[in-house]
Amino acid sequence: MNLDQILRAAVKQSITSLFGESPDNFQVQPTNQEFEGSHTVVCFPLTKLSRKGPEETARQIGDNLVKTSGFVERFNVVKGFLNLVLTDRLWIDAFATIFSNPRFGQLPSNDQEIMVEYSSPNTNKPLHLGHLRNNFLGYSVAALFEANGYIVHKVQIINDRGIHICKSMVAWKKHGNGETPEISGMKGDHLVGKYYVRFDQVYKAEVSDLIAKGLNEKEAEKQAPVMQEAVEMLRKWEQRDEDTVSLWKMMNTWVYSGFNGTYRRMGVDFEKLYYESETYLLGKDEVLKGVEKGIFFRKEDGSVWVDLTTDGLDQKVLLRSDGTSVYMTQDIGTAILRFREFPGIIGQVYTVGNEQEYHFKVLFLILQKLGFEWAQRCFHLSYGMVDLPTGKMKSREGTVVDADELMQEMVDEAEKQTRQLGKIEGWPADETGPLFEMIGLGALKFFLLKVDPKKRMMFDPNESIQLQGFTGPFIQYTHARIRAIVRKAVQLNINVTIEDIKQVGVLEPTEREALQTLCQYEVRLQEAMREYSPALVANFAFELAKCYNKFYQNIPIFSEADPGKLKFRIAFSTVIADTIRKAMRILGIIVPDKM
RNA sequence: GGUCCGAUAGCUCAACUGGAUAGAGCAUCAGAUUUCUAAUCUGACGGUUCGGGGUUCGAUUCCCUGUCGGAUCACCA
Repeated sequence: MNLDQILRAAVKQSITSLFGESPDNFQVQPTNQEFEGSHTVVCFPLTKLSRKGPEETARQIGDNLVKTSGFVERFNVVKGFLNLVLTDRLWIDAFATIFSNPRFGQLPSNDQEIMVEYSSPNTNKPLHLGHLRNNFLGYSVAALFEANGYIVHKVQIINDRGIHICKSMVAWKKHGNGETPEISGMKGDHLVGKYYVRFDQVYKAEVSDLIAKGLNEKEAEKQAPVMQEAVEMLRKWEQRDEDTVSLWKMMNTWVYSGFNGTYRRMGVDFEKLYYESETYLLGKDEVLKGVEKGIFFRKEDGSVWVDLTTDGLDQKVLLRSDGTSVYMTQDIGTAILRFREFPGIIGQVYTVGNEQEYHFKVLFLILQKLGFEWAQRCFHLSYGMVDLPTGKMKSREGTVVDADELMQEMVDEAEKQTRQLGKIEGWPADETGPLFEMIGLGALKFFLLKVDPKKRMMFDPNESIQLQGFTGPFIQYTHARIRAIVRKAVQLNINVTIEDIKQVGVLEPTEREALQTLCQYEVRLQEAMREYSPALVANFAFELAKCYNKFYQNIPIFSEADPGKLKFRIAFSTVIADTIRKAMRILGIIVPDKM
């Protein structure tokens, strides 16, 4: 039992013995800074049980806790809020428990499996800022599930077919002159992206040409020769035309090697990759079965629809009148396929932008109608767009922020600032590179993860690069300083046992404060998981670092006379550094020992 | 037009799902400390929580309504 559970049990017992009835739910929350105490019981809802005023109710519970619990030292009542001051003994014991548990912050396995999908890019251009938010989120949520005892399967579906890649193929064929990543020295995904942009330029020129010749915009867009070539290319691909398929394979191979480089630097990985080219025909059978069962219906022209009007949504097409699949059909098929391939999973998390909320609402509803019980544990981890101070990102206008470039800029800036501070003088060259990488990417990840996923956010490159305040590097730096203390302790040959900790009698206020935060770790983790919110973990890590800084500022550890207290503080520092490391690990951020 | 999301300090974001005088960081100003790593710490300043109603002991949170911003409603993916 952790401290929160112990306390709740005691409060519940007090209420029951005082008022003869056990409360169905009551709130225990952290006490506000301005009042004395660490935990606050909100007593307003309990007045129904006690049949007394809130203050009197609070006083009675407080009295009872002091008498019976053995660890409530004193209390104060403000309005209906019962603020509890716990004994140092309890804090120290709680800390001893954490200290002796190397797996603190990692819940035991619950034998459940879950699938997390993220990234899922198109193969016609390199990854951009939006993908960074997606990847960091997905990766982090997966880590969150792992910390909570799940076995996680990380996957993505690569949208490797369709008109978008055909556009790049057409442009390359016409204007590429056989350019390859090897010849140009460009990363494969950037090279393919270059031809996607080229296509768009040619296309636009052709369209305005046609408009000048008197066509209206829609017709011009349809009749533009390059567009027709792209459509033709797609048709050939679907017919498995040999030349087209081999061109498609070659260019996709370039893209994949580019993506792999980007993923490696981002620090994300996948257990299994799905390819749309292999799954885009799936789902048709399931839809036809649904027609037989009367779940879907067929219109006169032969197209198949689902009617969701009773669920407050519209009608949605599932098979075209020519019998071919649409996006929804594929997703139905892919979802079912995944549950077949991973029979152990209880559900799926889809990390996809919020512009597809409607799509997933419909998808999950259809799966439910088809009778798949797991559909209610499919979750769309929806996230908002990333804006720039300059405005909306638009790929056609070239205002996208490229993922590779951005990562490099962050690392460069980390190097610049670190050198300016002169902290790495005398460091061997093979250690500085990885350090800049850790700091630059840590800053980027933290910035993108600290905001509530569902909210649209502003990414300010200038601000994100700041290494002060609510940022990754601030936490990394705090960690590095704590590790310096631990190193010194090792040098001095100070060993700490659990007995040493238990012998400590009194805590400094800053110690108690940091301990209080530390004890909340598991609670916060579970809450973060329920909310699919790395932001809560980021907040926790920041809070813990701030508490420690305060403690560190006020208390010189090694000048402490009492050797018992010295040992306690070293253990305390070790555990806090460890917990910071674990929290940051969930965000995919590495914390250095030195910086 | 229908549906869904958002609006909180000058800026970027919180607020544990209805709790106390709405909190952090940045920016601004004032101070401490020159260490166990100063990428630190302490203060001050800063708010009609978009407007208007309602629900109750109590509302940033729930309901209604209006304004603004965004997304979505394809035989596209």
